[in-house]
Amino acid sequence: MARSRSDVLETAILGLLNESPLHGYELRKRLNLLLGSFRAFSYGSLYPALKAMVTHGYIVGTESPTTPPHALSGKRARIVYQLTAEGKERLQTVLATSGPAAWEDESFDVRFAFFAQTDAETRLRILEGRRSRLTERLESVKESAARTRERLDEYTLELQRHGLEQVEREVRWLDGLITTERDRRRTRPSSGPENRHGQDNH
Amino acid sequence: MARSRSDVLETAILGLLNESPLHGYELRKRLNLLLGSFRAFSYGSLYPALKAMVTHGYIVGTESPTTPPHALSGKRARIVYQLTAEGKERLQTVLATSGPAAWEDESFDVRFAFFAQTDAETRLRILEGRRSRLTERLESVKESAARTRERLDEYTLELQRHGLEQVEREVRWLDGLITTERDRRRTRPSSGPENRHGQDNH
DNA sequence: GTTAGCATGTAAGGAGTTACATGATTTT
DNA sequence: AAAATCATGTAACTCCTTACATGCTAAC
Repeated sequence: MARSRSDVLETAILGLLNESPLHGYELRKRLNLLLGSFRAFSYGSLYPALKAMVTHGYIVGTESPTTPPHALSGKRARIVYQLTAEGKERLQTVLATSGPAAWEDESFDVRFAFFAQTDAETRLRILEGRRSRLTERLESVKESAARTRERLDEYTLELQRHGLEQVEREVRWLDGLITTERDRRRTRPSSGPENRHGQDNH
Repeated sequence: MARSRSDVLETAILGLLNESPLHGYELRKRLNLLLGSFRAFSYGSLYPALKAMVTHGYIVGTESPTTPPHALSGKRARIVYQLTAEGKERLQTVLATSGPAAWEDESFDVRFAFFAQTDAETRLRILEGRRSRLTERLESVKESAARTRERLDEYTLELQRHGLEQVEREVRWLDGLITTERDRRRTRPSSGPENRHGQDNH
């Protein structure tokens, strides 16, 4: 029931390995592309996590004997990981959850990244949960800002204004996605998100 | 030379106490208003930090004997902290630095929040450093995106697109601030930031 | 020939949260 | 009368990074 960063890591590994088997080094690159250079994971987190997941029976590691076709060069043996049946089941369970643990700051991005593997109803619930989480935050910041506006200098105010604007923009982004998901529900039962260019840009 | 979150905490405490003496509980509220509900600090971080700063001689805590005028009610004694001469010196040193440690993700916000207490040249250097840090990140994301665009599903792409847009918007925000700072340098030698409404909104 | 990238791991340590402990006061 | 808020602290624990250890291959 924990919902910290290790869960993010586990989910990301499960999701990526479900797309294709990978070895640790490559996995880390994909991971950090997926999560953004910010909030990247180091090897010191990744390898122990893989180890733990092997113990749990979610994945198995196979020693890949060098690059197969054209090489007799002994490139260091890579350990290619892939999901077990249990791991696939686990992934389905994770992707089916839609509580606060799915839409909080730490986890929302990973969950969104695997929306293609998530069913439509869950997608919608997560997007809506995320949206109300953000508007809730907006409320509380605006409220406490109103109580302390007088004594803040202009730079602090500007920082606050900019922060609010970023969150507001995120809400509008979610609105677009929610609309798209709802539309899709009545028309095409499934496919990716419509490209929403020009809706929050410029 | 460390540049982790504890530095952020120290800087924030120094900056806030320079504005007015405060006790721990109140300090934490201001802190979390300043830094945003996200990246908030808990008491488990704050009180030990205050203790350490007392040891360093940057601050002193005075036991405030209840709310002074109208009360004989024995409200629990609050410990009001204020900067020492050493602490003020320390704050000046911190606010005068403008290396990467000032414009990385973790620290930029705190530094910006105290720009009113920072001299104009340092402000400009930090804003420019931050800007180039972000464009650098933009480059590297775009580059690796170009190398892997084919195999990403639409949701992952949308996430990436949105991430880029957020960073681009941040760069434009910095551009506005930099322009304002430069203008000010030739006209009024000092005051707060001009309000830039309408420049990145809508 | 040396730097950079590929590849896998471990150990130690830092940083911060959660939970606990305690108790008064204000609001509902 | 209960619940929330004020107020200060500590201890244990989790999580993650840094630094280390190892060695191969490709590029400059």
